Amino acid sequence: MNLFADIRTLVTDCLTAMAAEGQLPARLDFANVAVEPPRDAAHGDMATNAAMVLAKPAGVKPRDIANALAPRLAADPRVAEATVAGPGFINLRLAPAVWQGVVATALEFGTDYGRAMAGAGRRVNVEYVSANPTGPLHVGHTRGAVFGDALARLLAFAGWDVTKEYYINDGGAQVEVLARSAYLRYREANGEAVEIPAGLYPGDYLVEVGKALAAEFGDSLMDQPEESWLPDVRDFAIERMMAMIRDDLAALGVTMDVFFSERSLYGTGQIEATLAALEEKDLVYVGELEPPKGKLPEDWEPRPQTLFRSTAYGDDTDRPVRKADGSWTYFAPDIAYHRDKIERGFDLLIDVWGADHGGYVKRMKAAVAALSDNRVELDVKLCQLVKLFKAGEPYKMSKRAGTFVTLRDVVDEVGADVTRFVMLTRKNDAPLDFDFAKALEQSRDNPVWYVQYANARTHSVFRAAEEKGAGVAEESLKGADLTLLGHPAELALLRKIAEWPRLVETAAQHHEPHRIAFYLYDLASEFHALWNRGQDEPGLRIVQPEDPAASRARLAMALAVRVVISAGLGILGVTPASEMK
RNA sequence: GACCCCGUAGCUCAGCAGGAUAGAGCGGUCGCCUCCUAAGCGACAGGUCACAGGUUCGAAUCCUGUCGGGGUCGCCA
Repeated sequence: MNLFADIRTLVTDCLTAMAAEGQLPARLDFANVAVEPPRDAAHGDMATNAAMVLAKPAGVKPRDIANALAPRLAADPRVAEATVAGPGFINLRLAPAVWQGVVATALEFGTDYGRAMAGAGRRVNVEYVSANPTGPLHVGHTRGAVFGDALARLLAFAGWDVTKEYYINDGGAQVEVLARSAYLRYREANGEAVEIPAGLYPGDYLVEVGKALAAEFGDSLMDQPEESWLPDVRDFAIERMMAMIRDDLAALGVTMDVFFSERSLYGTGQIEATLAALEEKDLVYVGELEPPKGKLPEDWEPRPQTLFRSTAYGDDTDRPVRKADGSWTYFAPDIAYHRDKIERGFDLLIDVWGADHGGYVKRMKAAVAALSDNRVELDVKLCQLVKLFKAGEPYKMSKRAGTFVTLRDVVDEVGADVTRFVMLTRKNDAPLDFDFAKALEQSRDNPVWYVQYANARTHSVFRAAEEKGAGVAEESLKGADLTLLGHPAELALLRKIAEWPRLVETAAQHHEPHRIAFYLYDLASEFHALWNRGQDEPGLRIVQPEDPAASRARLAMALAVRVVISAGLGILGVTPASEMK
């Protein structure tokens, strides 16, 4: 399905034949042989570096290899022309039939066109969002949610068996703060005037939790000591918060396969067992840390503590797993959690975190490497900050939380589809400016709109054909005579469509869903460009009432565009539009 | 002080596994928009890829160092 892979196979087959005939040494390693689109389209459709990368190991001049290889490539019916250029590139021009065949492939496979097997059914766990259950998700979480979800969908499309997972940080001190905050709202619901002191969560979202507590417990918790009500209130509030978070995620189109509670690790011995396993490898010990150089924390005093020897796996310093009071640090249960993931048999772990957790990456990787004996890879994707704007002005409104803009605020303002697409118009590790006004703008510089518009046109063109008496059933287009797609502008579009399978593979390999968004914009541009040319050159229009065969071929092409845009938007989790409103 | 991310056109950013003359949108300049397929179209200009070394046939891309911006740095999660 991936034309570039097909042609690369042709290249290596020819090289193998050359070796068999003594033109090249046997046993050459072809790993570095690449077949790629040339940077400059004028050079041809594809280029291979084979002659240059093999020159040294073969002990043959690059041009000599190229001159021998090129005619062999040209002998293949798919190759129209193979020329040697520059230091030893071989530029290939493919027969139009190859590009035309891409349309047939796209129609045959539908939105499965481009689906890859690179994952080969291996199991990957993508952990994302994982916000504390202490309040509504904010904009930063939104980016992580969209990124993680799109990455999960991308990997699934690329042949991985994906589990989407949320780690609930319900084991630390924050959920006790949550409990105290909710308890105050409970007292409020029971008619008491309360003031939320600094250090507790002031957001209005807890008011309804307080009322719910009052409905559940009546006044039985009033004037009781904290020990007696805290566990119940805490559990109640966490459940409420998680229900809210699930709703918020659902509004964004994000659903998880697994919610994993940190608290569920406590009291089961799993944390202890994990540390014991590490201790057996001499990776846990009691020692004293050097104070950090430069800025010395004011209250620093040296003391012995239980440490994980993460330096054995590339970290800068060993990391504590117990606090001064003997309780676990955040790290300890998190190690146990990752061990659980390893034991569930995943081949690859991906964590999506905010950039402010960057300092945590090395120790977690060290832990996963140690626990899996380097068998399981952990890739941590950091998402940078989102800055909000409205028509260029900084935007800090919050309807619900009082102090920060929530996920729900964003989705209410522009919708889930727009939110998702815009969040993916930047690489995850680049800061993102999100402008509410621009996101809804109907113009070329709004990629969401531009891509949706292209997709809408692939629908409207069928309606237009109908009106002109040139209507066809979409299903019948598989029989269209695609050799009629020969105009350079059409071939340019077909080449773009042909890139799709390759793009899916590289985006999945790099764990970078934003590449899908950029590709879709490019594809849309190519389609719009062809469409616009039809304004001036009626002969290029898709619907040709006087020429049913040409109409059919071009409608098939439009359908192929739709197939790819739909598949791409599907990976991003965006609903394709069939018309613009 | 250390570690991580970033530094590409006036602005916002892409750049695929190291490939040939580094791309897009905006902004700028110039044209078109009586025909037609929905909210415009097209062309041009604009770059020491932060800087200096190194590896390589070849570096924006890999390595080292410097500078600049951001993030983080035991008992927060």
